[in-house]
Amino acid sequence: MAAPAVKDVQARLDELRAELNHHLYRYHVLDDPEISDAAYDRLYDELKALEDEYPDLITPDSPTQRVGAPPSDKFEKSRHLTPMGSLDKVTTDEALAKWAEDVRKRLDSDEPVAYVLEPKIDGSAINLVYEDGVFIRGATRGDGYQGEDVTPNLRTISAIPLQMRDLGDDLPAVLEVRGEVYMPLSGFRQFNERLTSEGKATAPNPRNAAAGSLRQKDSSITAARPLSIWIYGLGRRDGLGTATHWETLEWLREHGFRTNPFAERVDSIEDVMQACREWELRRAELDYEIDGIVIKVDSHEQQARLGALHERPRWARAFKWAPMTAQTKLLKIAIRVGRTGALNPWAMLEPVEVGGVTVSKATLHNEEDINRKQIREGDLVIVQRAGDVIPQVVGPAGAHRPGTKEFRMPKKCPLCGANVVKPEGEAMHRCPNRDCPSRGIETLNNWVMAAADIEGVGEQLVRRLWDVGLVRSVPDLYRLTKEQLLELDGFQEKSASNVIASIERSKEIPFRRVLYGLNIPDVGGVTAGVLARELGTIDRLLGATVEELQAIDGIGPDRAASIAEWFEDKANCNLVEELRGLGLRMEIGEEERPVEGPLSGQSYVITGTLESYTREEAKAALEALGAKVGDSVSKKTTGLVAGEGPGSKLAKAQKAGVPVLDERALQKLLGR
DNA sequence: TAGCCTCGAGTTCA
DNA sequence: CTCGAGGCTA
Repeated sequence: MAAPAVKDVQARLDELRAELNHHLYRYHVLDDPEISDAAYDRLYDELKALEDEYPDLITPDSPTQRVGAPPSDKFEKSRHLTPMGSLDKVTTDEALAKWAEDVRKRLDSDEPVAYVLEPKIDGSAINLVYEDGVFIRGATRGDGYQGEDVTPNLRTISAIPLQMRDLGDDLPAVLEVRGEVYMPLSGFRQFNERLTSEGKATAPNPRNAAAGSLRQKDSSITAARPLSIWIYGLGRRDGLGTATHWETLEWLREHGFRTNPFAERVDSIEDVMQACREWELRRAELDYEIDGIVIKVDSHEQQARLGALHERPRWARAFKWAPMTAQTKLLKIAIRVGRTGALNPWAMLEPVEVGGVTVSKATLHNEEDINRKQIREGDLVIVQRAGDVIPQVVGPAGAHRPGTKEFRMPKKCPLCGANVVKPEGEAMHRCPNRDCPSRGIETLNNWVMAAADIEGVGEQLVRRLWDVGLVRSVPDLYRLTKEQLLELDGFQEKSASNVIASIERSKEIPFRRVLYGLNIPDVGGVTAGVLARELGTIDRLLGATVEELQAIDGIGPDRAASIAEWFEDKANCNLVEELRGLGLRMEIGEEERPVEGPLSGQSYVITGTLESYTREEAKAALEALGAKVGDSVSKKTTGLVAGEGPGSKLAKAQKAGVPVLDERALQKLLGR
């Protein structure tokens, strides 16, 4: 068989390249692929095979030429053709209004002003240079005037076109295209899982992961990272005649660039504010992190009249939310011993603003977790408050400070000096001493804060009463007198009476609360409720065998053994008798029996803030109709009641296909 | 035995 | 809220 004419080969190569570029465009830019990944791969493989056979016909903008540049020792500096300015930021509606006012004054007329809003991607800003439609080089933002030339790495990102789409119009001879390279959250999680399984330190956040990936010396490493890009504008634009930013975005999209689909154009600053509020909600659902919204005056002509101040355009602003991550110094890792004897390490931090609140401490879970995250005393660390409220220490911000060393749990309990144990296969270290003061104090804390929920008595007072020796157990609390309180600093007649009265009132708490407050290992609020319902009285519990206990729904061998063992202990039985003598309830009351109602067998979860109920009221109302109200969403959940500012549960419910009820639907459900 | 689901435990700030 | 682990079920 005769070899095909070179002319035919060239034609097929052109065809394949055009087709592959078309499919990349459908996939990345339009988010609407026409063919399967496998079909794409077949085309790609054909092109690769043909190019292998005719290496002379390989062009640098061929889809196969994304990886292959030899690793380089260092990055060359690359000067941007036009500077990459930075944006002034605003954080409030008032500041937005002030800016709009300034824009209006400078334009010196009543002409309408339109704004374009785009998400501000938290990634790595880059500048791409195209000559006659071909990608020539790309660089990081650097100082705004020159950055590092990372062209080989950028070429590996398939969302960056090596060749602009040719629509038959005249492409500018030189074009600077600007965008933000980022790592999608899904890819970031996988990336970190891989690092963890390889025993390497994880990346603290997607932005660092993206920036680090771009600065790899070996572009084949970058190629393996899940990077993408959103394009948001132009630098040098040689005669490109779009009149507005909005048109420019459209032009970019048509010519093969991935512009963000959520960009929007509005006609007033009030609409801008409204959109910013909406974005705050949408933000959580995106597969990439954004740290704000970029707002630009749409008209190029108006932009030109407004000009810039110190490379910062007067026609654009970055609306930023309070940052959800911050860096601060980890002063010390302190240990707190819990009511079960578990040693809990927590971080004492130099106070820092995160997400609008000042954070000074954060839990660190356990020794293994601390060292896996490479967290060390004395280091600068990254603190985050992501979707949730509770701050976490994510990891070190850069390299360790000299002199820092790996964290080791103390060998002895910091409170009682007993030797600390760590059972095989368990994550937590424990103080085995049952008489360790930590257990007493924390049991009391749990009683006043959770089990009995005594108003006016908190951790501080418990600590004081413990320290002066007045209260060393729950029964002691009920023997406390007003006279004793009055002897303490800061207690007046009135406050002392209030405290005593509310302690007295707490004797009325239901049986299951008493059970919960006894601090039986593996028995929390729910299991205590189950025990109360199934057995009814403390005496039946005292006499129950492991077999009887295990027969109860929700109680398996571990919990049954734990309960039986607890009631075998003489000291525990004495505690029960003492409490009984003091008048606490030792049997189930009428109100604790399960309710039968129209919602029996259904389960609901509540998230966010409701307008006409507190969470507690909504819970009580649902339970009064026989429904169960839990706090985690699963496939079995009947419905999620979502108020304002829903948390991560909303996403989970949507993923699990659980119906979401708004407040109106809840009202209807409750028949109100 | 795996894979859900649910529970327990410890947790932050204003 | 999140993690880890106990309990239940397919």
